[in-house]
Amino acid sequence: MKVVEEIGYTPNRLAASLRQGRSYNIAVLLPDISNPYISPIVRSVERVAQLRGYSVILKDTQDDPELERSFTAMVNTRQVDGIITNSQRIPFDISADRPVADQIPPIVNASEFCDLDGIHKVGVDNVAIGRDATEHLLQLGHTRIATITGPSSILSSKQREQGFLAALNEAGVAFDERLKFEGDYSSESGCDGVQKLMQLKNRPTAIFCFGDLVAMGAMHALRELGYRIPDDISIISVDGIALSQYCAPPLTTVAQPLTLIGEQCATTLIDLIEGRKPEKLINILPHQLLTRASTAPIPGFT
Amino acid sequence: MKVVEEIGYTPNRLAASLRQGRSYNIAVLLPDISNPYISPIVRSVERVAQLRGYSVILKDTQDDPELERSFTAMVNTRQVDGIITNSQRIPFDISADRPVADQIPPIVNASEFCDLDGIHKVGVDNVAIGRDATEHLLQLGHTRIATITGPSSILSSKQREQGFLAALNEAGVAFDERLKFEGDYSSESGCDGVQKLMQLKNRPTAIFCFGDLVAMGAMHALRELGYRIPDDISIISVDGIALSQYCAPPLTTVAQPLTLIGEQCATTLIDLIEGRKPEKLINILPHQLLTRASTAPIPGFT
DNA sequence: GCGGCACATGAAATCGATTTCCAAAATACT
DNA sequence: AGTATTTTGGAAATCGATTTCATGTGCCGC
Repeated sequence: MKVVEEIGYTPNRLAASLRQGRSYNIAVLLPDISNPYISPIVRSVERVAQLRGYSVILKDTQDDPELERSFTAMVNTRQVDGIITNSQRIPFDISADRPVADQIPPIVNASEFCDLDGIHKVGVDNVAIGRDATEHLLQLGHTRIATITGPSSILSSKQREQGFLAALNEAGVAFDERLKFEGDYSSESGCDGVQKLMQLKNRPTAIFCFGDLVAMGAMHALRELGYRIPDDISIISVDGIALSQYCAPPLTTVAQPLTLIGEQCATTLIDLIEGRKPEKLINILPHQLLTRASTAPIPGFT
Repeated sequence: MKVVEEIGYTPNRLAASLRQGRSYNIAVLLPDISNPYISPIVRSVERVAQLRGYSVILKDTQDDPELERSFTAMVNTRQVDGIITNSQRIPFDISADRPVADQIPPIVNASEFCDLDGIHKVGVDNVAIGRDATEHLLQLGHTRIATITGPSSILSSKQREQGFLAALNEAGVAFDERLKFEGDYSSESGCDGVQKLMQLKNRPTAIFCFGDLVAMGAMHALRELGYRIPDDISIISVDGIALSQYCAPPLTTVAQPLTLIGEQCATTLIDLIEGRKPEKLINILPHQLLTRASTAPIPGFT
């Protein structure tokens, strides 16, 4: 060890990786790093990975299937041992006659799910989230509830909508198709949605935004148009990003357990890599309604 | 190539890296991924790296010097070819009698600088930012301007403060020490700062927050206390994160060219790695004052 | 027709840690 | 004491692409 110190020897991890056939890297594939809801997930993935001796390679796919596919190839080239992906596409060709597990490398679907069975998934119950948010509004007396959804191609958005409709249905409230605006989870789509929705003759008394960013854009547009929140209109959303409590007014939102999702993803993936069988194939974590000031009873509601 | 297709051969990048002594990975060291101002930087680093054949390994240092040092060791172990760091600490022992460049691996200081010469740096002129923000407020007639700064140990904060004081000085305005609150760039510190500052007998008419997150916390606290922005008090800050335009009111802020910073960092680092000499040792990029609705002239100001 | 040169081909060495292998030494057991 | 088992030590093979080296082939010019 004295000599090691003297000549400043450090082991070459690449050589070790080559011999062992393991890179001790995991890739995290994200359509967009900029969405603040992803930061706590990445942060906790990083923390757990670090703890278990792995490094995290971050890949911004810009939601481009081509890029996704090229990143996935990093498993074959041995640059990474496994993948956490926040996309609903799994860029592998799966044939139905063999078990899925044999056809793919270690992979975990985070928060945003693909529709393939046999893939490990960690996330929330988006149907329940849609239902809970809607029930909160219904309890406050709202019946004209608009939605600003995510892209209709995205499962999480479809499921939240499903929960929304189920809750309306159970309450015996009919849904007006004109109160739906399809956005893309961005703040801009929140703005656009509000502009469209508030032109209606029969305006909504509440808007259910499918993401906190959307809600922030929506609230901005509402303020511009001179509406008061929550006096004139209530806003509820999903995600529970840190900044949601600093909105004006602080945002009522169904929070996802982001840190927990990250932890579970990393744990599951590394278990898979190391040949341990993860406890669950599908790991649904609890969400939580954070009731803040952006929702209120409709005027005259007892 | 037909055989390659048939047996599904993919080259093992690890083997290539071992032989070539290059991993084609670069590390990005960040004290906290969660700060939204860092996302566009990371995103563009990733994009440029991708374009030039490199992958980005993300490391959340949690501002812990110990972790930083261990991550830096990844250069020695050949896991990464170079480092972009957002910290003001450079975890290398530098002796003064040899050129710095010979003692460190390829490294680029992003946005947050260390005080060591000879390190490549990409960022903004924080003194000028402090000055510009202050002059904007002065032009609106404000003279009782409070600051909610970053940690006093952080260079960017010190420099913004320096610019602030210089601008006040040039305008012949004396600075009241009680109007300074030392925060830590977090939203919480914005809240705390406002609570403290608004207890003063002689309250400020404007607050200069040293980050957008800080401003969002500060505006939240001000609203809670019943102040109107910008009627009762003006708020200005620094960063120019995407969400700043959706604040209530939209935030006047001195925007950093975040995407550009990321691009330049990646370009400079990869040039260093590949033996090309980067154009500049210190690369200062232009900032821009975004005048929005959170600042207004003091009442009765012409 | 033959030396000289560029180019192509294939075998062998290389990167550096891990793993395997074999022989030698140390310990255990009857 | 003698065999069986474990431990130890060091040499050699291994991972797979890159690089080097040594041939062999083809083409040019004199």
